[in-house]
Amino acid sequence: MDNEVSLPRDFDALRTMILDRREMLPKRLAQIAAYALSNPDEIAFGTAASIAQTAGVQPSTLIRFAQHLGFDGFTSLQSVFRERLRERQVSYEERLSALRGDTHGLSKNRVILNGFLTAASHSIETISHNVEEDVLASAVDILAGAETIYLLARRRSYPITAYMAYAFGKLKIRNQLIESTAGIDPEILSFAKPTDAAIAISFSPYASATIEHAAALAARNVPVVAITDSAFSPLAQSAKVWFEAAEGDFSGFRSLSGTMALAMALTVSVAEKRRSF
Amino acid sequence: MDNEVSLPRDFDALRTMILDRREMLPKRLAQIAAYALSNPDEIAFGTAASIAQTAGVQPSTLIRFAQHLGFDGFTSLQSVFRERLRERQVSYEERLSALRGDTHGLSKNRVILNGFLTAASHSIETISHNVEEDVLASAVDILAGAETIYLLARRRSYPITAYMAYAFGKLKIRNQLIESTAGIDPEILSFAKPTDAAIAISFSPYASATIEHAAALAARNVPVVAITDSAFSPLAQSAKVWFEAAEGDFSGFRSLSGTMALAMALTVSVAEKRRSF
DNA sequence: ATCAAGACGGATCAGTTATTCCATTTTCTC
DNA sequence: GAGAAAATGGAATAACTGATCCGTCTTGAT
Repeated sequence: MDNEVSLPRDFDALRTMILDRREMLPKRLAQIAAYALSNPDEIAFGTAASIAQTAGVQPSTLIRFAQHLGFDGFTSLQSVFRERLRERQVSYEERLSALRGDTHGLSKNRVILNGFLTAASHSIETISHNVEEDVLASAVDILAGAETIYLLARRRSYPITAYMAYAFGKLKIRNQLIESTAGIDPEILSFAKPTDAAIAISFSPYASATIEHAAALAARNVPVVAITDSAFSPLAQSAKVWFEAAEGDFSGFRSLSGTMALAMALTVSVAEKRRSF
Repeated sequence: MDNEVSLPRDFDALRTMILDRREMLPKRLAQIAAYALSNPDEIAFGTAASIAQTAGVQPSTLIRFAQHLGFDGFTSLQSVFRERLRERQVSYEERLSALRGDTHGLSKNRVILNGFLTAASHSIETISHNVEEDVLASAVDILAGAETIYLLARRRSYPITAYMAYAFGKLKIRNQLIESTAGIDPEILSFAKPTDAAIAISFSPYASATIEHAAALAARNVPVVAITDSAFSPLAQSAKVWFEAAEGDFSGFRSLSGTMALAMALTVSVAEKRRSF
């Protein structure tokens, strides 16, 4: 409406323009602006309705956004996003070399990043193939029936349970993260009853605390769901149900991607199951 | 009509298929085939009517062409041309299960797991394309030169910094995880000097503590490296260098896979860089 | 030359599209 | 805190979308 003088014809100009006006934009329009800049492909290919839905706004707002920037409608705005894809047809080679271990002309930093990305990708693939239907089902059963879910993990596995604790909290599912900040883990765990349940996560070299806690709970008939790396894991023995998650690693640090996805799937599945009670 | 067994999902396969059948195609269909291979962008973005006009055929012929190749309509054919231009090229297996809502014979649990795995996969793809060489390099520079690295994140981003703290510890790099268990975060952060550095991670809706801490550090000339979701993030303003990590999400919970891989890459890269001092 | 089988063109249709409009809510100003 | 202005949500709409259908035409075997 105001800026008829210079309406951006290419994506970079549009991007700059949006970033300039960032502060002056109304809430919903800013929401779209953010979405558009982080999901340009969606804008290019989607319809106004589909984009609006995934961005969490009304279709009419999308059009208002386009008009606010000086375009005469969503279609004109969209054409800028499409133009961008037509021209940016160069990075195809980079893509291939990036995915393969092709380290020609790549910086050391980039090689490291690619290493972690590849490890993550593998770990997701592996989980996808290794998780069995009935194991998943019985794990969800156990956890959905539990009064309190105890979360056991240390060191490299701790981030997983930390995220689970967050998600369980959001989903209003009672849980107890064993963190040992005050050194009273055994006392907290002594409250666990057979009507509760625990999730234990540990990979070789296994954290002794996790192993011991899981064993102690199992001895008192508290059902344990474990995520570990092999059938020989001491965790597998304490567990009523266990998942094999052989994570890829890079330079000594495991990717957590597959385990994380599995853990979150368990979390949400438990919530879904409880909702159906 | 004939080839139901293997209809091409990616552009290269389609191209090969068309070239194979070149001779056997009726006149108008061959005309479209030639046009499609030399103007793939037009097919990707145009409508059946507009393409038909520029290719000099009837719209119905276009649809017949698609069906002749085994697609069930022009739209399915077009999606192959669009996929070709997409930035994040996901394997078509995932597309099927994720976008189609292909829940045939899959249990609810499995659908949820697939959802998280797909989100993780997307997030890795996205990171892989979005991280720029020079941004990565200067982030590593900043962090490698720091005396102490402060780690700022809350809620869903906290698992990332938890893992970084673990990894930095193993690599003997001095770091301070801001956890607020004792509520003395401001005091701890007040120790930070311009010769230190911080990593701040937050996604919309941003955790206010992270935003404030990052801003406070920036105001005192402590360099901040941020990982966030868009240029609109308040974190981006406090940061000297920032990465865009638009994580996919499933049922309200973000995948952390891409961010995790980036975080670990930063961690290891910093260690590598220090070793060369 | 005949005639069937396939290819083609164009009218038609149901579904979807981008857009407009207006009542309601939110935000800003005094 | 009252009033004005801007922003927003949501229903309504007209245009257009991909797809279907069927009569006409082309092709090639006999």
